[in-house]
Amino acid sequence: MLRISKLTDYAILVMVELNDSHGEVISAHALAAHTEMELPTVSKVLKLLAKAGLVRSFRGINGGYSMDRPAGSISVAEIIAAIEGPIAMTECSVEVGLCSQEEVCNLRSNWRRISSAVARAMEGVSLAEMSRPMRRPVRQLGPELKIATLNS
Amino acid sequence: MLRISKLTDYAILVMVELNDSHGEVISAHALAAHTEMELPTVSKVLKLLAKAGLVRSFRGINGGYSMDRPAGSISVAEIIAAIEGPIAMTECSVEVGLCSQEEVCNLRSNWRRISSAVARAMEGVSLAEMSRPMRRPVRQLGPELKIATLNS
DNA sequence: TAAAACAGGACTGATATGGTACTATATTAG
DNA sequence: CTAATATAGTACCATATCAGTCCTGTTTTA
Repeated sequence: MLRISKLTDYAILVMVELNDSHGEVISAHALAAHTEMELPTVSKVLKLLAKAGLVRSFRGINGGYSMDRPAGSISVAEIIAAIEGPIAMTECSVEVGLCSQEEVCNLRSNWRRISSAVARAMEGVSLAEMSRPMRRPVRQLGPELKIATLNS
Repeated sequence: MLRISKLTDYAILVMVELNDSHGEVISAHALAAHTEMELPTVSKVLKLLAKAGLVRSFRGINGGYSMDRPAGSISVAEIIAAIEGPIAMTECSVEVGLCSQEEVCNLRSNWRRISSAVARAMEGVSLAEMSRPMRRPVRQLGPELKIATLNS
């Protein structure tokens, strides 16, 4: 199904929630309550997000997390990458030497292209856009989406 | 990492191999030999591809598989879908009622959009393009790739 | 100094995946 | 007509990955 992991899904939820209170510091505890998820799970996600620099963490009493970048400048791709690592469809798209078939298989460059096309698709959607529900009926993606032809 | 499954990767390899002998019927055994993969694995993949209508199967002595559509008309997206099912990033992108958080979460429509953008990215690459190695150095995907803005 | 909150890592159970095997059915050569 | 060959369908198991939890240590402040 080519899906993101649940943890990544949670991460988006948490970021959306965090974004609702602009710049405020919120504890993992409070975030867990708001999102109706378990504290340990929320904590795990927040640690990963903090490590990736998507949220700022504050220790001690009254500590917690806050966003220090505007939601419009954070893409869905970044959040996914923070939790799952680089967006790549195959091992060989990440770096050379990971796949044993590399000598025989000449698909590597093609996969890299597809991966980066997919990454681009998700870089085009910001957290700000995820934050508000879509009010109007979904309009089909139009011909704006094109992929450069391979081998060109 | 947002990756496709190994089985899907195999499927592409097998399709590329099958495409090399235009229209000829090749047994799973022969395909396994050419791709240096195990017969049971190749068989499994071929069965899925046959069920999806991407290859034609022939039983009995001299049986095997053949492509009956030109490689240019088969997209990577189709092959992925044949093995993994619909291309969707989250449960809720597939259909209503799969996710317990559906009432609380208003991300569904956004996820559907992202999923279809990703799908489109892969629909744009044909098996024919995957079949030949890229000879010239990879040119970066240019600004041809755009995504319609959400909420628009 | 004690309480609150994050950091980091380890551990476990569940789930999904990859890979294999077995039985049934179809086809055709002889 | 029969035997050989090849796919169809299904079931199975081992393993890897993931989700979720917990524990210990560190930082901060009331």
